[in-house]
Amino acid sequence: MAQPPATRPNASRRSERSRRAILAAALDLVGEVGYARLSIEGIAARAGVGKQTIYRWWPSKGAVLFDAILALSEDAEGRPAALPDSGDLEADLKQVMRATIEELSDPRFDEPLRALTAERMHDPVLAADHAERLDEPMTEIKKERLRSAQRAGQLPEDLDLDLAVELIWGPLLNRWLLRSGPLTPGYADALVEAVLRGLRP
Amino acid sequence: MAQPPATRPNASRRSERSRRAILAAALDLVGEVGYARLSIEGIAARAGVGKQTIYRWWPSKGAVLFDAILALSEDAEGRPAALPDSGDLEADLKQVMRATIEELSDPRFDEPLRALTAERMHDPVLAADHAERLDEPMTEIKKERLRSAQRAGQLPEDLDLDLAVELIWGPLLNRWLLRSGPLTPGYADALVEAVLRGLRP
Amino acid sequence: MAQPPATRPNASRRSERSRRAILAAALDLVGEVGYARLSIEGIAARAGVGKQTIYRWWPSKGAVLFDAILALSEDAEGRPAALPDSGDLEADLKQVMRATIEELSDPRFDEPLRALTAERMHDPVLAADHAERLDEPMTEIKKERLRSAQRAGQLPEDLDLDLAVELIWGPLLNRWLLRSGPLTPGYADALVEAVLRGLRP
Amino acid sequence: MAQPPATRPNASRRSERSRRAILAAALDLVGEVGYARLSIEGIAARAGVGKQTIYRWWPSKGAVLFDAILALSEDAEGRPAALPDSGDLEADLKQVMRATIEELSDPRFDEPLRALTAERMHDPVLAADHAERLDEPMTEIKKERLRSAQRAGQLPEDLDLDLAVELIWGPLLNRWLLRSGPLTPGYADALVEAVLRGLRP
DNA sequence: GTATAATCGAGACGGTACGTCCCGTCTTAGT
DNA sequence: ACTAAGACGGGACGTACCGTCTCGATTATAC
Repeated sequence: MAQPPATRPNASRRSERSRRAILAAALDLVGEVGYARLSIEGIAARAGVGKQTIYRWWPSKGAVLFDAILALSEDAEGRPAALPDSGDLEADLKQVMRATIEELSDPRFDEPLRALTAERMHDPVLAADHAERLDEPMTEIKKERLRSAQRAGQLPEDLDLDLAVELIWGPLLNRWLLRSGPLTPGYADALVEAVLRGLRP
Repeated sequence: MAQPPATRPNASRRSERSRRAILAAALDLVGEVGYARLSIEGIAARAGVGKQTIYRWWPSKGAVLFDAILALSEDAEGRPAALPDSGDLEADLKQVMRATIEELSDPRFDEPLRALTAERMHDPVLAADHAERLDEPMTEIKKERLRSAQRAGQLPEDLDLDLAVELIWGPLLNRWLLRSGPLTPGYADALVEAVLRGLRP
Repeated sequence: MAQPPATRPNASRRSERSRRAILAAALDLVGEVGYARLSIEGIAARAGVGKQTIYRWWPSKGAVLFDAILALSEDAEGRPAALPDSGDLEADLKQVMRATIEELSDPRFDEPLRALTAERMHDPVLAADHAERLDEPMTEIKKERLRSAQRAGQLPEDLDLDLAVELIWGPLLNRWLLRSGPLTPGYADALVEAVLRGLRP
Repeated sequence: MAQPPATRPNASRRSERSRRAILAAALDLVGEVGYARLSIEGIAARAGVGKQTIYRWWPSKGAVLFDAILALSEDAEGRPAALPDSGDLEADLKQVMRATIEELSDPRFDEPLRALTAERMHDPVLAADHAERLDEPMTEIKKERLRSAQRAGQLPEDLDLDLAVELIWGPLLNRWLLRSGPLTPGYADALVEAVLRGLRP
């Protein structure tokens, strides 16, 4: 719940202390017992908070966890506003993909991210929220790097950037979600190479 | 869900009547209330069956639903053992992709498939079962078509077929699962064209 | 409920407006939902008042209701300082009993009085308060009428007046509280006759 | 819930073990924390029983407690089917009243009985249940003793027995419930004497 | 006439209990 | 042997209130 006015009914009297405790408890617990056995009751107890305080500000455990993850990534990094741009698109993408793979292999991210992604598949409201607050900024960052490559003549001017982003990251996400294969640096490289071969002018 | 439902030799005393009623009830209910609020208790009541009869034969509601979907797709089609092979890989793939999109847009398939996919993301046991009984046969069928294209010289001999399958179907699955864009015939065509451009020798 | 509401000298800053609204809301609500589901939260909301304003001046919902009933009976009558005294004790008592029965049948009094009486059965503090502010004045009034009868030679000089009051009003109260029989004018008469037969010299 | 078919939906599969544990826990707890802080949740926990098992068989904590008290008095005595009958009505009644006073002074009975009586004042359903299962048998026993006195010529033939019972026991119950005076053997005697004086032919 | 402090409405907070839904196990009767 | 039925101990749900606790925003004396 980073952006104040969007989701908070009346942020004025809200207890920052409780908010932090809830997000922390949610992350802790999802790591300990998994998403399926994560419960609002449990989060409240761990956070030393009344259940109502959670229900007042979040509609579901999925929403709590989403905010927790968002807060986590905001704390961890300082919002990396852009992908690396060394001039060499292929090298840059490989680097990014390898980093993504590493992140997805970190159990601190894997469990909660996986849970969140499962949740949004069912719940269109949650899905819209995630799309707006997570996917769109990320996609924009990726498209920005591709635009830079277009300017450098490494990609055709008329390329459908949304499609391109999907071509690059879609297979990776799929392999991660469905565990349909190992996530190795070699896979990252092979994927980038194969896709770029098709995209280049 | 233990035995492949086609031949169940030693399930001597098992009531076929109840089995069908359970699978039908599961499909009905998942369509009515969604996967999250689907319950074994509810399935039993709808099927006019004791709860124990479900627990005796399936380990979880996910397993019931999986069998239900398997039975559904078996009834619907007659197991298409191969992808179309007209000699024109691009045309064939476009046709298959368009058909897939149509299937995924059918609410009779959408909800339960989505639920199933979400479930397997958490549960590695379920995931392995799905991989074995659903993904592997499907992937083999797809790879077979690509092999045929290799023989026809439309794809390089040393192509990594598993990667190729992921490149083609991964983005589509992703768009469907995450609702990150509309599933249109045009999208199918653009996807196939872009990927094949990269794969061709 | 601290100060007798008639004279409240030092409640300097207290809002008379809120006090009235609270008592009125309490009476309204107890009539609508009954005592068990009456809540301070509900009274505050109905009265358009902060919860704290209630907690500041009353210790419990029972105390609020007690004041509300007291205020009600003060408004309704002008404090009848004495029972009727026509010289005929039996006739006077019958009249009073019939009036009491009528009052107890009025739903405006029945529910809240019943609630109050139930409450004081548990809570000795409340009970003492009620005894002091409600019962003792009433009992004194009743005993006064009996004393007059003693002076007129209709009752023995050495009669235990407290016991006599209990003998007359006890059965009536019991029948009302426990609903152990219908409250009719005939019952009032029979009761008075039977008791007086035993009390007379 | 002593009488099987009256209150049990389907007594066949009911766990006698749980039933006993629940009634015992209810009595224990009401003694420890009082009726107001007695909770179904608490009873269930103390009895080592699921809450649903209580809700399945009783509609409210008041109903549980009523059964608990009924069971208690059934265990304690062997159903005293009649009041003592020595031929001397006054002596017999004094003895009974003194015994009643003693029982009402026993905290093992006082708290729960008081709570129950308060509860039935609000809840007409509970009230009817109590009237049927507790009051009516008791009243019948009392009336039987009075009928015997009628036969012995100690009471008039045309006496309204229901009224007589109320005259004798009503004041006592009232004094107990409202704590409007001390419950002493002397009070019992005075009460019986005064009432009988009025009832005798 | 202004300052100033008690009181006000509003409502968030940590809690307890509610009554309900299901879980997965179990027992009973019926076929 | 398997079934329909459903009671059982248990966990969590989402809601209602509890009594306490800030928040500004009035008021209504006492300066």
